[in-house]
Amino acid sequence: MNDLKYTLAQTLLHLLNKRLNINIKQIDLQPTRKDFEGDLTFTVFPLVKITGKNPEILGRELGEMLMESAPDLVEKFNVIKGFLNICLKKELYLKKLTEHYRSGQWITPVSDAGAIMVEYSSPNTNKPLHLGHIRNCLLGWSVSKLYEAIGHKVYRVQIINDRGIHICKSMVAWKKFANGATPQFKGVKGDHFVGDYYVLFEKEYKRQVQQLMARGVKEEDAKENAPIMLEAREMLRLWEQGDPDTMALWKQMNEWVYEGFDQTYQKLGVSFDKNYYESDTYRLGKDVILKGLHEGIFFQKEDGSIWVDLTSEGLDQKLLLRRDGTSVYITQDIGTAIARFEEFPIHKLIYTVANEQDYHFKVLFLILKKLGFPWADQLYHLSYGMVELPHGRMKSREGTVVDADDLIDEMIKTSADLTSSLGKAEGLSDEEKLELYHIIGLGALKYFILKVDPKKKMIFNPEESIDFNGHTGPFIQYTHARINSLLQKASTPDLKALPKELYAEESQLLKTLLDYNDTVHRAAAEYNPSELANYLFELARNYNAMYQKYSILTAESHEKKQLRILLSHCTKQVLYDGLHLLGISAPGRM
RNA sequence: GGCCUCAUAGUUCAAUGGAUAGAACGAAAGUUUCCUAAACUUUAGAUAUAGGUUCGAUUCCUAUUGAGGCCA
Repeated sequence: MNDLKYTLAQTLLHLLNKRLNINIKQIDLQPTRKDFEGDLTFTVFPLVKITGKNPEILGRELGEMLMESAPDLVEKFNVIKGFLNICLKKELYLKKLTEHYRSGQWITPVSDAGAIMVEYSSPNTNKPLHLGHIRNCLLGWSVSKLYEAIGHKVYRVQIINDRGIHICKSMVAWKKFANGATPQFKGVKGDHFVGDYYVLFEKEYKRQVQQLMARGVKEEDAKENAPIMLEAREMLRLWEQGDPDTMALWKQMNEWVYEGFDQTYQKLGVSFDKNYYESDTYRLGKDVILKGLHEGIFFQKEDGSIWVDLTSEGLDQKLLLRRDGTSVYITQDIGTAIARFEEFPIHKLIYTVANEQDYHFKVLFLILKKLGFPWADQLYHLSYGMVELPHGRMKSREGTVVDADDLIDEMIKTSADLTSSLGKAEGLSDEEKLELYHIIGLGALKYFILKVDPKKKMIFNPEESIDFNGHTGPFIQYTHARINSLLQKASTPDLKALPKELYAEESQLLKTLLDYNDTVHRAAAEYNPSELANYLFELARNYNAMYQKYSILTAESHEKKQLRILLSHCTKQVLYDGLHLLGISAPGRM
């Protein structure tokens, strides 16, 4: 559609310019609504004011002019109210489609494709991953794939928050309560193992606080001085001093966590080119702040703390270095960003982080811009809405956090039950069965998450299982699988024997296929995989409509058969390719 | 308190300022001697409220109500 639409827009612009003396820069062409005849629609209302002409008459004039000056492109037209509906020559569509089919190339790469870094996941090491991380990972992964698809080199990274009071809490609890237990010994996944001690810490902490309060200590003081909290603080102090025993324990616990994370990432099908660790990066940024202070970009308060003033940008003043010279969060983020651009040949950096940090990234980007880094305009916060439960946010204190591993396992189990009860796995080896269940279960989960606009919050109801019918991943996977098995019974299409006339369902499918390139580019440009997800559903539906209504292998004519086989091949290619850009596999049968 | 999001069928999601607001699930009814029924076809059902801008508003602006978030 891309090229044809562009050509038509150019022709129309030229006509308006030369024949009607109207100078506008952009032509607004939209796909014609299904209820009307046509492929593309030009809305003439905006021109009515300029020309003073009746919209219907103007539309007809333009239509006539198009027919006259671009007879190879335009088949016919009609005007309804102020809408000029244009039918393009079907041969052109078919020609485009055959080109794609022959080359297997569906996406035109961008000409100025530089390298990009995408950061996603970025967990803390005191707890296992949850549903929020799943959304984060799937978005980061899919956006990475989208950029690769249009020709960019992409570096995938995560920054792991492996230091601080939270991990010290797990360490203290392990020391006190574990008796030297290990994940292997207990048969628990490493990240869950460490997470369990974090929960134990919180439980004991709460108990101690209540005990103190019962003895008449004020709540504030009790929280401050509960013995186990003091131990955690002491642990953090020892860590910062590099105490050998503390470091050893810290390393050991993080190792356990990473083993667990790796398993989850693998099940989810995401990976990273590089891991950053806050224990390495938390000192970064200080020197840049001091340099900025020197250059008058920042200012120092009387107590010695360093700040940036963003009030002229409509934001606040923001602390950068405390008076004792220690960093705050944003300091290390500044340093890390600089380090990344030095280390990698990237021209763009995308942070996949939930929208609760919108303000943080606004400030971060502004500061880097003030510091004069030329790439500061190429920083993007892929801000996504949080996953909520029907009654609100997931809360660890209330135990409502949806665990990533549990959810994945549940999806696979549901997939297995459903697949075997439908008899779809008959004749497969046990290994093949497991793989198929995994692909379908994760297809359902991933599509469920990616079909939603990232900017919007989404609701997940643990009481209702994620669907496998309707607007779902398995629906698209199924359409692909069915085409695959059909094509095994078909010969390669004879591209010289395509029909001149298309039925509505064939034509609709054809047009949708030609929208693939645009869709992928738009999804990448807008950092929005849901554009692609919804497109693929539409494509699968269009295919099923044709499949249902017309026979393919026993079509009414040789020409129709070739056309439908060609359409089937193309649909299969696009579904397979598009699903992979969402991180979803497409099985050959199901 | 200051700032930032969001509000669409019973539910979960769509709709570059354009035509009669699309889907899916759920509900009701149908399609199998025929390429995989995880499919297809019908029916019922929605733009929070009040203004404004516009030839035209779910979309832009203002206020109200409600939900969420961030900053102390």
